[in-house]
Amino acid sequence: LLVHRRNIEQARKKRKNFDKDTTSILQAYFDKHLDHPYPSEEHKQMLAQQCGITVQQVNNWFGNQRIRRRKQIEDSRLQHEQN
Amino acid sequence: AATWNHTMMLQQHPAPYHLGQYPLFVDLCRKRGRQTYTRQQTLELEKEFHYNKYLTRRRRIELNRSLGLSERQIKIWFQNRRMKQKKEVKAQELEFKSEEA
DNA sequence: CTGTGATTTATGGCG
DNA sequence: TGCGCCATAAATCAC
Repeated sequence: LLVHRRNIEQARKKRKNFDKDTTSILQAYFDKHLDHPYPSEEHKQMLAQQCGITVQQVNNWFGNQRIRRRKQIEDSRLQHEQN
Repeated sequence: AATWNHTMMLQQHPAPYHLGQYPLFVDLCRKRGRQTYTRQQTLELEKEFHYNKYLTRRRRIELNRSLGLSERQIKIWFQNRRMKQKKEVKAQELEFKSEEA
């Protein structure tokens, strides 16, 4: 797509997964706040600094994580379903 | 205490709604799908955005007729596009900061 | 292929 | 009274 061309031409960076430490920090925060995994702006900045990533990347990670965990729970629930 | 996932399962509502409590069962419609726009549609919208970042009602109607998108979709596209531009600017600023090293 | 970080459509609240 | 901003959802992209 167009987006791709743009990325290749402008950024030239491959998409990389976060390292283990970064993921650990983010997951620890997420699990600690399972009741409400929506970090405040201050906490987002703190996490970004700790992880060595941008605030936008923190946003992406939490957004993906919320949806994907939710799906995980739904799926495991559907598997358990018997009528 | 209801966990986030319990809340999700029971109320279908994870609630980004800052400011306290969210009503039950509000978010059921958030199961919506998402249309992916064609290359041509995106191209035209992008072209129009380059011309001006904000739409007049007249322009919106014209785009509505030329692309097969509703006025609402076009309005939302421009809102999202402005947000995207804002993010890009922010990212550029961060790059300048890291150049000081 | 799957997994995962990023991007694209779409909502609702609030100013 | 509607419009834009904003955070976010959910789907989709792309490596």
